[in-house]
Amino acid sequence: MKGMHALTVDNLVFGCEGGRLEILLVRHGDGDSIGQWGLPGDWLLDHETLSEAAARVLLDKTGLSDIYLEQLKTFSDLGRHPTERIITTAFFSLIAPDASKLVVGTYQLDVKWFPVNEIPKLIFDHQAILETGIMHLKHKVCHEPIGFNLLPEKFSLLELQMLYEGILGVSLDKPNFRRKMQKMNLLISCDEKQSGVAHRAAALYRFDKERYFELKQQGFVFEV
Amino acid sequence: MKGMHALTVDNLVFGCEGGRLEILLVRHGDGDSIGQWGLPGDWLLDHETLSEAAARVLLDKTGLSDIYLEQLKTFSDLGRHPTERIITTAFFSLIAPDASKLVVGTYQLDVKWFPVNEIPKLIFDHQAILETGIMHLKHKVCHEPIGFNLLPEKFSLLELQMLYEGILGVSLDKPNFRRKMQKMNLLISCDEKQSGVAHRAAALYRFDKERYFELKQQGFVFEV
DNA sequence: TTAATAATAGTCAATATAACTATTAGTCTC
DNA sequence: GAGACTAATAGTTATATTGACTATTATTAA
Repeated sequence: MKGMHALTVDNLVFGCEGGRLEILLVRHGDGDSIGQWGLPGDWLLDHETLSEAAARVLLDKTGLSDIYLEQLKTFSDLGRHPTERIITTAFFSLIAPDASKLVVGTYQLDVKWFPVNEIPKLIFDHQAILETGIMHLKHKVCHEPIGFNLLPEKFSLLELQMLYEGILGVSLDKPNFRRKMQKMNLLISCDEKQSGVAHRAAALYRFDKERYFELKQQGFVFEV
Repeated sequence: MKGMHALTVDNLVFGCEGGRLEILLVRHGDGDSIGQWGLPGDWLLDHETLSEAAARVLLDKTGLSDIYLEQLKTFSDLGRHPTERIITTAFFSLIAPDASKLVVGTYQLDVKWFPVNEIPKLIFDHQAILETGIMHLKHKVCHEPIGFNLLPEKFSLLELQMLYEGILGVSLDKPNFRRKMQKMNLLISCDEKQSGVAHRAAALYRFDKERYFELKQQGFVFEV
């Protein structure tokens, strides 16, 4: 039949540790690429959509479930795979440290977080896919409050600021940043303070998702 | 072999006429969908990337060439095609009225522009693809100066404003809009006026692409 | 000559931003 | 317990931007 092609999905799962952006990688335990690191991915099956495949593959390879996966882009360069013509659709997600209970899947040697600037050599064109993902993240993080997905449920304003500084590679003015965030009315105070820190404890906040959707409907746009 | 799927590409080509957003559709001249309207699309071939396929298909079906096509999304719902499991990657582009010399392709009955709110019934899930495209356009047009792609080489500030009003479905204040646009330094005056209008002729401008890339590198972001 | 249409110029208060300084509340060290 | 240290939090100012306007000008059609 006409137009038949080999299709896979690959997942970019971003996390954050101490203000550093991280990406989840797996080490292959079989096939030609045994021992090498790459994005968690696999074949698309006949009976599933790309989104379903991405979720299934992520669970199988890393143990993560119930994660919002957004389709990023489909990669189809002729040379992207060394021996075959394989097309892959990349998915994109941001998760909080809370949610990251990893399980090494069958046929996998390892699953690990890597800071995005300390990445091992990756299989195929996964480096290029990762770079596309980081670009997309940088762009998106300015216009939508997705940064909150990378933070734990409760966070301080400085943690939020450091996250933005880390992703965007800029430094921001502390008083101005807090004022801006607080004026948006998207933060709920937890009436709780940090503990175990060697300085004055910061107030903790939660992100108010409902309020965001409300405001968004009224035409509000989140900015930086 | 594992993971084999039927793959196509479909193109969303947006244009603009008198402030109204339009989309380019073709009427199929063969196959099951003969006589019906749909997006210009076809099979992905073995030796080409998705982008290459999109450009080839667009030329074959509509006669348009040298058009920047951006990948939008890959659609893989199981029921999107009535009889087979076909996955399609949609591409997205904006063209100026200047460039629109249409040629009806072989196997095609017709090629025509339709205002986006007067669309005939479309084959498969092309209506959903179009809606995704329009959403994407609305979002993108606010953050990047892509609106200029829909205008002729030389345009007046009111034409630009009406384009934005049409796409976004809002009305904007004329003096404020012109001031904003002019302050960005992205418009080159053509030192030329409209002709044949039944009122005071407006100054004509061109979009300064080089300047935009310059400013962008310095961290400038285009807004509304 | 006048009405109509749209271009263009200008005003002004309210708000937002950037670049700061100052003060406060806690730990850690000696 | 005093002082150093770290970061939280509060406040200040000049400047730029925005939104909602009014006013004036150029052109053509009736």
